[in-house]
Formats: sequence, structure tokens, C-alpha cells
Amino acid sequence: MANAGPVRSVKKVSAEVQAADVLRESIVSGRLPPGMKLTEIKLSEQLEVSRATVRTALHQMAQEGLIVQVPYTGWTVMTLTSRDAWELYTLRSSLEALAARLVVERASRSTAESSMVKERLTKSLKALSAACVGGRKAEIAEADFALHKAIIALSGHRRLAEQYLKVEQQIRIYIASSDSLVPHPEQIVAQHQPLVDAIVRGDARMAAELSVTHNTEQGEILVGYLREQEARESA
Amino acid sequence: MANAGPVRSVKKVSAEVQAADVLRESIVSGRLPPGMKLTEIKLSEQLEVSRATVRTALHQMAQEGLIVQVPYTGWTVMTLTSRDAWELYTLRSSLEALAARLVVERASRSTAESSMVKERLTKSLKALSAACVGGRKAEIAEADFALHKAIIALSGHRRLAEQYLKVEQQIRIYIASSDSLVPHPEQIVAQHQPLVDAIVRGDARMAAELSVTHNTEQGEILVGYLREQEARESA
DNA sequence: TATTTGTCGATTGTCAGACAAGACATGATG
DNA sequence: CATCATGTCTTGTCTGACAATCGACAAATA
Repeated sequence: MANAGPVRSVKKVSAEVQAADVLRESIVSGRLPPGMKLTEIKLSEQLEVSRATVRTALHQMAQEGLIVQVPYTGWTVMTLTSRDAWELYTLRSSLEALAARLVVERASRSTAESSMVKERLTKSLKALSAACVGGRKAEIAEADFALHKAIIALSGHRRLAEQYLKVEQQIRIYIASSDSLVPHPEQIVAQHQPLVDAIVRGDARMAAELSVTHNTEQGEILVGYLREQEARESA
Repeated sequence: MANAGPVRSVKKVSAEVQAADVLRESIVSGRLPPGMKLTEIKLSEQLEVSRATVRTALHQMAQEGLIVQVPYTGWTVMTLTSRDAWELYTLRSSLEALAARLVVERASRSTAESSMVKERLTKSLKALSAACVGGRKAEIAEADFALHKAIIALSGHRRLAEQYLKVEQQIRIYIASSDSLVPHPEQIVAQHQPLVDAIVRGDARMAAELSVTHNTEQGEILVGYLREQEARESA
């Protein structure tokens, strides 16, 4: 994620998917800001694909919660309120707690699985720690996402991963809009270490609980920040 | 749900949505069985809409997890394995537990909210009870879904409701394929009563726990049934 | 003035038809 | 038997067109 490869090479992907990828990246990176209006024709010109292709890509993005469509009127980049933030963090919290439990269960099945889980999680945690030392917000946020995503991936639950991805992408919209939302580097490792420990230790209950509390805390910070901002704007 | 209004009247819906609705209904009702192959052209003739319109409807159904697409090859109605069942029930379990907690929290905010929650849930439970007396499997399953969905709706969490709907629809594919999966009528009320009680009583922890156990039990029955069936088929 | 009505431009919704591209089955060939 | 050409089916994508709807502004009206 940090160092984009020079060429995508071999893997041929359909124009649909390419268009969707470009759009998604533009949105989660903040290049297309919330509220930005998108029109099919302009996009088809910019992306050099037909309107039909743009359309399917737009529909997919809408499905992913990154844009909204108003019939016969247009598409706009999703604008998220404090309530949306609440929804996203409560949901994320639940999904991660489930994932944490599943990872523990999986690790308890064999020593091979167990050591694999341990290895991946400690690796992600180390990467996060390193990013915190570096101090660059974007990298920290990325490493943070990566750790959480590692837990999800280790759960081996396809639908869970899918739904989680959707939540994550929407959360990225906030991060793109203000990296003051990234917690202080000193706290981050301290926040994640216990969770990883609990999973590695095989304490499912604790792991789930830590997932919930961690996300809830993060969520409350974000919700609070947005509430303030909304109050300021409406004044 | 029971008595459909005489005429849909005013509300005009787009052909896209109509096509999607027809398809969805055909699948969850079992009229289009799992594994059934769908081709865009045939569907466009049957539904009397253009291929483009069918296409967007198909994409949406794929998104909802009801059909799968193999590039350049075709669309088929989703076939679900025992592993899929496991995924669906673990996910459902988590989502419902979250919803239950949120409903309790909401009910604790005002007596008006509280009595509304109580009213809706007891109403749904009574309907379920009545359906059990009736004894018709399809109606029982429907009332069961309705109760669960009522809890979700009462949580007031849009994204949660969306994701839950997706899970529910996929579960319906199983139910459509064999109504032997509907639990025995005598047990059903006994299974749901404690959950409703816990919510009404305001016991969030218990409500969440009951959601999990209830779903897990249901899920294990289904997974077991499917495992047997799969073993029989592979033999 | 305030309110309703009509008109117009912009944008999506839907359509038809065409061709390219990939997947799959079949049969020919070594 | 393995491998490779071949043909067919279906989706992927494009072009261009027209209808339906929305939003805003102007005009008519009370």
C-alpha cells in the first residue's frame, strides 16, 4: 500500500473493475471530497470508457457505500455525519469481536495454525509500531488498518471480510478528510498490544471484549469530533 | 405482510428495481433453484426489459449474495454449502446481538421508546405464536424472520439493517430448499420468549447472549443437516 | 408581494443493435 | 492418450439515441 508497484503487469482486469478501482481510490484518498458531484458522461470521458461501463462502476461504489445516487439527478460522493460514524464504529466493533473469537478458535485447532496466527499478528503489530516511530499520520493509519484487517483475514470468514471491507472503506473517508483523527502514536501500540496478546494467548472472551472497547473508544472520539464540527457549521 | 394492499397505486418504481424484485422473489421462493443458470438475453425477454436493465438487476442480486457470476460464462443461482451456512449463522448471530444491545439502550432512554419497543416485540412474538398454532411451516418461518427483523429495525441502525438483510436473504435460500429446516413449533416460542423478555426487561448482556446462543443453535442444526446431505451426495 | 405554474437545461433511465473477448465443449491430430 | 485447433455460447463493452425526471428560474396570477 505504501509503495505502489510501477506496473500492474500481467493480471488483466476488466474495464469495469479498473474504473471502479480508480473511483474508489480517488474517494478514499480524498481527491474526490465528500459532497462532490459526479456525472456519468464526464467520468466516461475522463476514464475513457463508455457510459455503460462507468454506470456499473458507479453502482458498485454506491453499493460499497462510497457514493450516493439521487434518481434522475446525479451521483455524489458520500458525506458522512456523526451518526454515520456511530453506525460504522458500532458495526465494526461487532464484526471485529466476532473475528477475534474466530481467530482464537482457529488457533486452538493446531499448533501450525496457532503459530501462523501468532506470526502474522506480531508482524502486523511490529509494522504498526515502526510506523508510529516514523510518525507520519498516513502511514500510521495504514498500518492500523492493516492490523485490524489481518485479524479479519485470519478468521477465514469470507462474508465477514466482505462486510468489514465495506465498513473500513467508509471509515477511510473520514481519515482522508482529516488526519487529526489518527490517534497519538504513543497510544496506538498500547491500545493494540493487549488485543493481540489476548488472541495469541487464546483468550477469546477477552479478545472480543478488547475489540469492542477499542473500537468503541475510537468511535467515540470520532463521533465527538464530528459533533463539534457539525455544531460549528450549523452556527 | 399478511394482507397485501389491493393496489400498489401511486408509487412508480423503475424497471431496474422491478426486475431485481422479480428475480429476488423467484430465488428466495425457490422457484429458481440453486445452481440454476441464468442468461441475460433470456431474462431480458422474459422480463420484457433490455439487456442493460437486466444486467444491473443481476449485478445487484450478485451483490446481495443471491447469485454468482463467472466472467464470460454466466450467472447461476447461489448454491450454499455447509460452510456458507456456518458463515451466515455466525454473522447473523453477531449482528443480532448488536441489535439487541442497541434496542435495550434505546428503550432505556425514555418511557415512550420503551413502551414502543415492548409493544412491537410482544406483537411479533404473538404473531409467531399464532403461526406455530397454525402449523404451516412457511408461515412459521415467515413469522420467525419477522420477529428477528423487528429487533433489527428497532435498533435504528441503517447499516446494520442493510447487512442483516443480506444475510437473511441468503438464509432464505436454505429454507426454500427444504422446510424441514424450520424448527418444531412447540420449541419456537420457548426459544424466542426469553430473548424478548430480556430486551423488555432491559438486560442488554443477557439479550445479546441469548441472541448468540439462539442463532448458534439454529445454525448448528442447519450445518449438521447440510453436512449429512453433502456426505450423502458425495458418496 | 407572495404563490403558483410553465418552461428549459441537465442528468439519469432505458433501449436497440453491434462487435470483441473470454470460457467451454468438441473433435481432429500428433 | 495428450494436445491443440475450432466453433459456439455468453458476457463485456461500445455507440448512439430517446424518454423520464429533477431543479431552477422565469412568468403569470391572485
